[in-house]
Amino acid sequence: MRRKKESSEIKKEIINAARHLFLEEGYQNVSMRKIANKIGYSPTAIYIYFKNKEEILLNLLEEGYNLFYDDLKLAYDSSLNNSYEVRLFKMCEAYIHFGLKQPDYYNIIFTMNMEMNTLLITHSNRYNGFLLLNEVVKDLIQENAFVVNNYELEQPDIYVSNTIWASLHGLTSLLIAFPQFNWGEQDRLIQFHIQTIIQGLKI
Amino acid sequence: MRRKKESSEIKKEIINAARHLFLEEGYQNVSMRKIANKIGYSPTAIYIYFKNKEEILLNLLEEGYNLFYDDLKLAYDSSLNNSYEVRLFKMCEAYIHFGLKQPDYYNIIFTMNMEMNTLLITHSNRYNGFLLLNEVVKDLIQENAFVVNNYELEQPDIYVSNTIWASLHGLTSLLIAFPQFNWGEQDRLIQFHIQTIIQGLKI
DNA sequence: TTATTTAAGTTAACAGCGTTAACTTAACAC
DNA sequence: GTGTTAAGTTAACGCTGTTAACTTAAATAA
Repeated sequence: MRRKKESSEIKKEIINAARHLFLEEGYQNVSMRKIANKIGYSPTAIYIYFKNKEEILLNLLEEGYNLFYDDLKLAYDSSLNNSYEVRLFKMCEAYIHFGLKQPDYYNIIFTMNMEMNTLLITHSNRYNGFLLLNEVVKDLIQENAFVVNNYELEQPDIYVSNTIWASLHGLTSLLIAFPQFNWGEQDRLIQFHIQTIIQGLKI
Repeated sequence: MRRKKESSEIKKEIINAARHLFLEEGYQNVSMRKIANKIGYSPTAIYIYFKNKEEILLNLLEEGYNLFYDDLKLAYDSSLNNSYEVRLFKMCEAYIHFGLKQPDYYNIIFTMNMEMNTLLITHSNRYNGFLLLNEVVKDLIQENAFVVNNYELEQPDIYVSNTIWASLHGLTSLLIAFPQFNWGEQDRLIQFHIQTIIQGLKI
């Protein structure tokens, strides 16, 4: 029995159902049958619209990228009147808070390692939160706020933004994975952490 | 047909087979049937020695902890004649290198989040690499190398060691998960990263 | 209008999974 | 020799992702 809905509409239905289930129960614990049941189709119908289960996840991955970008862009825009350093600080805060607010999206993007993910991070140049971070880093290097010359690096901005990214990812992923751990006061730790990185780059 | 082997010996056989398979193909891609096949038993025989698949992983988790501790202890001991700061640097290096040398063990410990894992990290006080890192941090705070007083924190050592751990974990896990990414020159990045954190804590 | 093609969705099935229950068999104690 | 216990087996349950074969309804062509 063919439905009257458009193909793209059903695709959306599938993604919506999958998002709810994935974010609620985790990717591994959601079966195609569960998704199909939620939208009132047979399990195999999904394969008309998606190659396999991972391709559904890939759509959510892109969604996650956009949400991530939105949060970083907001921090970027709302600090147009501030110094580059304050802007960087606010973007770092936005990064960590995104992870804490959307832990499942965060895990999809940064801790579930799929083959295509690297490509997306590296090459997708629209709506890329990384490039936004990178811009601020370049600004800071250009005005000599970060003294990276001592290291005689060929592309210092790469090392700076990678070290920032790594530090942010470290704290974010650990706060998500081990919430029970003795982190001290979480907000203070986040402030301390970001302050430490930026200070370390300044000298 | 009962075997003449001791119960503990078969347990070891299972763990050995599981380790090889897990580290080669990843936990999710190894089935009980594969493990059983490798040691020449029926799949259900494993359940005599282990409650379930996760309990086998838990044994490897402990193995991983010990290997991790060994590497950090070695860095600690081999820097007895150096300053605390150099010691911290070498231990940070040892941390990251452990992750790169044993990515699967590293993932079992720090990125596969199991419920029991947090408990292990926090409470097991023997052979705990964290406590070793924490000691050096305390030494550095005590000799005022780290100026943490500005922050008016109740337990500054917790914030310092957590920020160090988070930064190290961030770089390590990202290098493992996205080897294709444009990291620059990996060894230089590692040096730069550690230097940045330590410098950031000093001021 | 009728016939044919095409797309959408179904059912049945495959091969695999972790795990349990029921059964067999070998080793040991009395 | 008998009874007991532990070690290991086979069969099976209820899942999983995915494929192949089939149905059915809509769109198109004659």
